[in-house]
Amino acid sequence: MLIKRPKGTQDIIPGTIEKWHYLEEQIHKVCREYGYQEIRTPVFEATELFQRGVGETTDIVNKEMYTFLDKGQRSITLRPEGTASVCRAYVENKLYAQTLPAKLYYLGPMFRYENTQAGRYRQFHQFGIEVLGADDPLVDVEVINLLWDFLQRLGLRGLQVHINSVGCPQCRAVHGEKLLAFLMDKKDKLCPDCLSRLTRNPMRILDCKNKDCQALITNAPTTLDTLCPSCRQHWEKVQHYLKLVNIDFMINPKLVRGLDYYQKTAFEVMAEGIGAQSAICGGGRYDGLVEEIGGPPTPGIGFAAGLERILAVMQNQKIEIEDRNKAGVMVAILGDKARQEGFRLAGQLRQKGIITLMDLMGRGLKGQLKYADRVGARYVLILGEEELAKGIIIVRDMKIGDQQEIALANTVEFIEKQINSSEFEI
RNA sequence: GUGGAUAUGGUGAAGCGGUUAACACACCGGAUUGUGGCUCCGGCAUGCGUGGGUUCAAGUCCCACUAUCCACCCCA
Repeated sequence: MLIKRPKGTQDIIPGTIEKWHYLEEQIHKVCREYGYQEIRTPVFEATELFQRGVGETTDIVNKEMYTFLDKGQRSITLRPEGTASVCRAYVENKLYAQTLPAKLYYLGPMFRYENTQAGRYRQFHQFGIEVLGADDPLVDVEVINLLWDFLQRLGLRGLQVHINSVGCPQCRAVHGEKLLAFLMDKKDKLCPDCLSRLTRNPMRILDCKNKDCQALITNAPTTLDTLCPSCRQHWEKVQHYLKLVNIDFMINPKLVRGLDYYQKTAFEVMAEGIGAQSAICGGGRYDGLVEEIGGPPTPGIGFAAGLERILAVMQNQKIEIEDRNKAGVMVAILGDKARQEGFRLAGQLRQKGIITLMDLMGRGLKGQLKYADRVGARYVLILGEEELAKGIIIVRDMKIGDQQEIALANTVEFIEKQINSSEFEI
């Protein structure tokens, strides 16, 4: 094989695509029920959008973006996440002038230039929702509730919701100072990454995975310790509402998400058994983002869920989905006249919404039956010169292994009745 | 960017220096002429990721490269 797909990309082929279709259906369904509307934005944007929207200090912007110059020398970036684009579209289309809040969801591929591993790809898919224009803690919980509901409907078990509040810029500044003071005499023991975080984004030292740093910060002040009265009240209410809707959550003061735009509520959903990358969804509140990219001051909150990771959990937990693509009917034909009549018949059956296949390989009857068996067709209609001459057709039930002759003219009606009868099971 | 493991047909894999590269599954064909799933029979890699090297002899040893998988950082 000469040409292979680029590193970190995936071909989704028959056998797997059914799972994607199923996931996508569930997404559309749950979003509709919660009153969210789909938004589709370009898969590439001006690089500046992500630099400003995601944040210059983030790994995404620093090392993971697929950026290139187009023929007009514009710097273009394949979107690494969805929130910045949705906010841009919200501003550009003046959705703030319509009924608020804007409750939006999206679904599609994202791109990050990273080394691959289990659950990490260069092109991956996210489903996400965003609520723009509402700052009530109830909104935070509606968002988490939708997410949780969705995951429960899929039948996923053993998931954990981690939640934290990182405060607003004001209380975060206070936290930064306290953290700095706390680390004053420990500076030289921090890892190089954390040393640079110290000045750029000290909060992120809290979730450094380096063991030495972990030890240093065990008793460090967390953002929860320094919440201002307003943020504290918001945080208390979020917890209250979460309990109200019976969502078990775990407060994780070290949960400090990588994207610069998060404020107040931050959360993640973790799963086991899918490798080191165990976060299947992440989200939070980003009240300053819309303003940052040139819109009116607008509170916002949302999450993004990784579809590959959710599928990995489903596979790990052996959650099967029904295959609805099995053929109902396979038309087996012998001879050219039968071929023509069978082709016509297949067309009629398809018009009735019955999945109908027919031989396209010039196989003999035996081969056609074998094919019907392979593709899981329930009925085979056998039509040859003899049947044609008598004006009949043989209906073979592949599951029972039985067959009968019926009048050719009644075929569609007969099959329709069979398939709609309560006994019919693929 | 860094580290580890692995690279043999459509798939899973044996082979670990010496004649024709096991085996299983899948696939294709056949077992009386128009009937599937079971069974039986037959077919299916001049080739062992790529390029060098060592050797009388290499899938088998050495080197480089590439790819894949996993892991670190971080995240979906």
